[in-house]
Amino acid sequence: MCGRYASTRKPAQLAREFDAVDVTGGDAPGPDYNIQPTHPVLVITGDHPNEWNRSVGGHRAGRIVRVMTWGLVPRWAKDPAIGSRMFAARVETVADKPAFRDAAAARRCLLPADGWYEWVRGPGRKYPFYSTRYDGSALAIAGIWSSWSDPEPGSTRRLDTCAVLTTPAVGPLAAIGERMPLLLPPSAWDRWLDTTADVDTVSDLMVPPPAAELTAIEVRPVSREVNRAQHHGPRLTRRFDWTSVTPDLDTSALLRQG
DNA sequence: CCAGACGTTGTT
DNA sequence: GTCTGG
DNA sequence: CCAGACGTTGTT
DNA sequence: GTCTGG
Repeated sequence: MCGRYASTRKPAQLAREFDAVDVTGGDAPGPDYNIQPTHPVLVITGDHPNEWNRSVGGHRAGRIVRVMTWGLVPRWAKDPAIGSRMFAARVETVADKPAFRDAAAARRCLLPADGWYEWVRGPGRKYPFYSTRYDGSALAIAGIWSSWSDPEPGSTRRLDTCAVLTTPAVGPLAAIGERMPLLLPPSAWDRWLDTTADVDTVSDLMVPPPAAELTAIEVRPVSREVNRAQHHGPRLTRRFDWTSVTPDLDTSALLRQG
């Protein structure tokens, strides 16, 4: 599904592309071609009234660029470590799951991405693919978020966390797996981020997109270098010929029948 | 009632 | 906090 | 998502 | 095999 992705745009650039106000205050993660759960990520949210004061000095901001930790920690969690396995939520169930329900109803967001990785099980090992737009423009992955406060007496620790949404794979993504991240076109962003409205108002967005929307996406094999968390460079996204290191691998056999 | 989980993917 | 399982 | 650990007592 | 850490 979507447990690793690339996001290389700086907050100022995201502010332009997403028509948002940057409130990261120099505290943003840098470009990263290998973002993993539990790491800081740049996120776009709407400007829910309850957030005005904290975000932008009491003024309405439209959309906001902010930093969160990937891996949703529900408000009620005693230990934020639970977030490490709450990094993805299914569109089919997100509105009902105790861990995600509140966030789906009231705190939706977008995770800007250059592309994302999927692994396909091959003979003996798994092989990664990278999916990105041919034209290089940013993807917007639908997400949900939570604001956690440490319940320990005396603690003032706060943590903003998020999770991506997944949907059944469509188009070229169906060739490499069952799931893919829920990608939203710019025309859907306002409605998705308007969390003054009920989750029912976006149920039409929480479905597999028309395959026609996926024609802009290229899916390409990449090196297994991405497996290692400490690798972060642009070469991770470069097309890679596995037969150069695994001569007997039948690449086409990894892919499903259309 | 209390205790314990709260999630996904993919594989068997 | 809320649901599920025992 | 993958990689890497997977344990305790007791001493510094 | 399964959990934790990144």
